[in-house]
Amino acid sequence: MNKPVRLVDVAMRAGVGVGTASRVINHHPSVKEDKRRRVLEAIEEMDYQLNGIARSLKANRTKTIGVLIPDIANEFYADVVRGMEDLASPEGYTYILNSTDSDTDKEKQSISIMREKQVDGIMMMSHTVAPEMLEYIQNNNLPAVLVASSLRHPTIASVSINNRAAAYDAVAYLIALGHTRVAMVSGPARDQSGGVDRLNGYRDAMGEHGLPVLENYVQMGTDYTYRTGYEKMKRLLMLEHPPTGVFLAGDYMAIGGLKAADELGIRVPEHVAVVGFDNLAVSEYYAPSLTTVNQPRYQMGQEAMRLLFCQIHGETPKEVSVVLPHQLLRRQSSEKLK
Amino acid sequence: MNKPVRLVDVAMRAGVGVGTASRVINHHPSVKEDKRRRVLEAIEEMDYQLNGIARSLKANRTKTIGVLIPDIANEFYADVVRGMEDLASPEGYTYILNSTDSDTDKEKQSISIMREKQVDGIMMMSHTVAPEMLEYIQNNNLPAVLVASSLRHPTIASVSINNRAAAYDAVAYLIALGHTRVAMVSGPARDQSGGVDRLNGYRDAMGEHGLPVLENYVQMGTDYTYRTGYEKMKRLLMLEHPPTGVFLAGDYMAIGGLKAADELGIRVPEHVAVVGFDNLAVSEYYAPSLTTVNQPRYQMGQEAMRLLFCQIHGETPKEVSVVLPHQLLRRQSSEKLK
DNA sequence: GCCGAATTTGGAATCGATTCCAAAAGGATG
DNA sequence: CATCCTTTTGGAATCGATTCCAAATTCGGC
Repeated sequence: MNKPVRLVDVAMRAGVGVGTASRVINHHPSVKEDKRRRVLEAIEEMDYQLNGIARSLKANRTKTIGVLIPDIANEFYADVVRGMEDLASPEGYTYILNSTDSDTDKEKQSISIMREKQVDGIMMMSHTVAPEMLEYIQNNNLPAVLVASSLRHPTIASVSINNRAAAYDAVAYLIALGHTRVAMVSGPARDQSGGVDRLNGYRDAMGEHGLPVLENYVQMGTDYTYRTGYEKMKRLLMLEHPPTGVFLAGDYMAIGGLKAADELGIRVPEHVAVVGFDNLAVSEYYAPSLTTVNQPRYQMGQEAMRLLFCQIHGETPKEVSVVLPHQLLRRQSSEKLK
Repeated sequence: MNKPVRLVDVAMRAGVGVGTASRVINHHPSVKEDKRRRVLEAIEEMDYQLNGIARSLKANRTKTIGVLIPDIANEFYADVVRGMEDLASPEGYTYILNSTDSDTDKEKQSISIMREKQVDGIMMMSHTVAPEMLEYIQNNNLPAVLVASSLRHPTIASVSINNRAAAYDAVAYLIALGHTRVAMVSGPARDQSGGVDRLNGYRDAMGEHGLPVLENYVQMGTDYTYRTGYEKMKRLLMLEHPPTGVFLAGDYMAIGGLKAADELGIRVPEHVAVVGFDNLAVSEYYAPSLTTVNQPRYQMGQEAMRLLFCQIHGETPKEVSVVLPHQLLRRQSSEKLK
């Protein structure tokens, strides 16, 4: 195991001072051409690899972003992260990822570790952002962005869609198709990642069209999984007076719902129309394809990174909260009633 | 913007030397109880946050793993990463992730950045691992593990399943169901993540059962996406003599295939039986549910991390290559022929 | 060829935690 | 209470790149 080559070693070999060698690798203009070449040659010959840790210590920045995420194995969040990455990589930034399962304790621990590793900024995604987290971010003056959260904070930046309006659109569409018995499978009761807003959007649409929101037509899930959608949908379809249209607050749930209908021999969209939320890739390929609300998650990631960069570079961004447009995608699972 | 609290500041406040303060936070036994308490109090009072960068510089380790991955938005890889993370986090390790799209240039760049950031080890996932990468890893004596790769290297560790045997099982199963016209949609021609092995497994099974491998019954995809599966499946089903059983080398493709059959009005499994590979979560919830080969990807991630830790700690692992068991899951898409 | 200004250069000090070494304190023993 | 041994402690040196300062060099103009 041979000692790693340091910049002093390079400088010595090139016959210059460390300062000069440092200036060369940092593209500082005031280095004469011949010395520059000698240093670059030495770097080549010695296979020098800069030590980013030492650089970070002196520069007091790491070019690393900390990303808190409920679960990396969830397509929604993974796409957001990919959007962040594709913007951050060209700038030389990397990121540390942590799956927190939206658990506040894990989130606190993650943030603590990220601070210890001196990340330059933090991306927060969570179903429930604890107030202490926001306080912590504010107190420590940490560059941070809340992503896909419906939380609004006077100073902490956030990126999301208008979940309430999006849900409204989905339900209004079902109503426009002629459905009056419209049910909903929602996410957890106090979900801050848009779940509550979606439920309100459903209520808005029903109310505005003079339709009653029946007690047992609102099924609250404990999460957004296939299984939950499957179970809640079965419950709805086995009611004495089942709904003819169902809005599920997430595509994983909606697909679980389609599966449930299939098992019960209930045809979609002939017997029941189904609308999801998120527009996951599989939704287009399910049979029947799933009508759903698109969340531009890749762009959400990019927009969030843009906001974070603004904070890191000390610029004031144009706005604190960015709301991106959603889009209702009409597919087979909700075709017009005859 | 107030100056961050340093360990010297804490030591001064506690009325001890830096050495002692350092020993306290590192749980070194030889510190008298009263001084320890004074230091801990000072830490509390001053809200001291250790600077991990400085520690890493001195200790020459960062407790950070570099993870190269084709695409984080792919459920397969995301699950592997989750397995890694769940093992690494409790040990205080974090990871830097990089989506490379299996592009050798991006991979080289990523590894270079990761080295600069002084990662303690590298996880490599890629459809095509360039020989230079392996050389680089070997030359620099980098702790590294190849994950979900069929490459075998005398010294570089790897974790995977036996793709050839797994594909054999899938195809042999179709044959046992009575199918003789069995086609395959494979991955890219020189895929090293198991794709070639799966094609060979198909050939093995056909050959061993005396069945011919027809030219146009082997469709090579350029990737493993829904779209590719959809297109290749359509091509197969529109042949003059279409197959009655199709094995697709990935679940994304298989679901695209199911969609294609649905659009053509061809019923699964009545008219054509379909078997996939990977066992993605959606496969169970598709209608019909997809028969597939399970790859224990979460465990693959954990096993890989175990191997990497061995290298990092300088222990010699029991074996260089770990092959985990696969499992054929029989579901609706391949029910028995009447 | 000389002067002052502008450009280049070398090297010491710095970032913050760790660790080694020597010194100080504590404890046991006769 | 002197001696020796162990435990505890403070502080200087270290990790490797950057940056600031002062010294050295270059250059233009006359």
